[in-house]
Amino acid sequence: MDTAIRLLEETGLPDLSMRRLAGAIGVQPSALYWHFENKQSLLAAVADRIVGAAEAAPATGDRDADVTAAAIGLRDALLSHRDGAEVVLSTQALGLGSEATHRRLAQALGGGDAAASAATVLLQFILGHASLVQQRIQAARFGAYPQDEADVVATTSADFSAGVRMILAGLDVTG
Amino acid sequence: MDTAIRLLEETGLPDLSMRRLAGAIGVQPSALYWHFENKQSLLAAVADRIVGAAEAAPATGDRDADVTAAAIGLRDALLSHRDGAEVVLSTQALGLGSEATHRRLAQALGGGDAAASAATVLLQFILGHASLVQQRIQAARFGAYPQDEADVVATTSADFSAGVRMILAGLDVTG
DNA sequence: ACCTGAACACCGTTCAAGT
DNA sequence: ACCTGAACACCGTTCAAGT
Repeated sequence: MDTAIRLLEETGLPDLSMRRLAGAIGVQPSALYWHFENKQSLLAAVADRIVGAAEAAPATGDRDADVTAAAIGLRDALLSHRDGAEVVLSTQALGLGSEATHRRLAQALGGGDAAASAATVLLQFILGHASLVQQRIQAARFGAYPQDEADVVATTSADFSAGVRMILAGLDVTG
Repeated sequence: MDTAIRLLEETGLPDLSMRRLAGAIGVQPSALYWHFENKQSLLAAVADRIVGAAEAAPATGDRDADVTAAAIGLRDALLSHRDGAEVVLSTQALGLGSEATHRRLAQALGGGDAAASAATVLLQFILGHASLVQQRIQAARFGAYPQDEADVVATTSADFSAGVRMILAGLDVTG
């Protein structure tokens, strides 16, 4: 499991194969199938580790501040592991992995049905955003995108804050 | 190219291999590399076809109505091809494929810098949303998610409208 | 200009058999 | 309970050679 995260960091998701992981552990590929039903459930475990790093923020009572902190925490967690957003997005989409992330956002949003629905919107924006940023960083890294990594992060941070602010403002108007 | 779309429809993205596509055309796999540099650029061409199906909506002058129509048109285009959202998301992220989609959204939003930035947010939400919905539909199709396809679409349509409304409302407050 | 044939270096998953 | 060994049915990409 720690080896899986390390391998993700070193080689990226496309190269995180069952064979390679087995090799890094020093075991036969087939041995992994004793511990995980298939590759997908192994990745779900990896996804839980990644979002687990987003600490539960101390609630300040200021809703906008709490939501913004939670959103930034999640974005940072996703971006701090290579291909983290993609791993979490596909896990989330398949209904695998824990629901702690959605719960945390819904709570910061104040709880209740409207908050749960807003949390879904926010989560989808964050995952879509982070996936795009991350693949773009990857492309930049081997020269396939005409910006360096720092520029990509700088440019997109503004987009991210704008997105979070819009969703919060919209919640007040429509909710 | 049409064969690639047909294959995507029939077998899905994971099974859309260069070998399988070549077989369906009746040609050797290596022949494809005369027409496309690699699999990624082939997929970029597929992505352009998918979003190309989202017709330019007739501008009514009502900004919210135009944006909503454009957003729904894009969502429908993504969802109407199997794995369409994933194909377009990764193409977009790599800076491959055309920028017509972003342009269309920015225009519906009124043009200018603020509109371009809002279009980015909206596009990321739509792609994140559609990816999630689509993978969930796929999961439902082979019983790995406890809802049927119709329920998934119904449930998430409400989330989608809510997201678009929030972003529009937010734009008025922050822009 | 466009395609074949053959090769290179890989995949995920299954399953009998071993300890 | 946990792992090996061997197999099955695949991948993307390259490149000399053919027409």
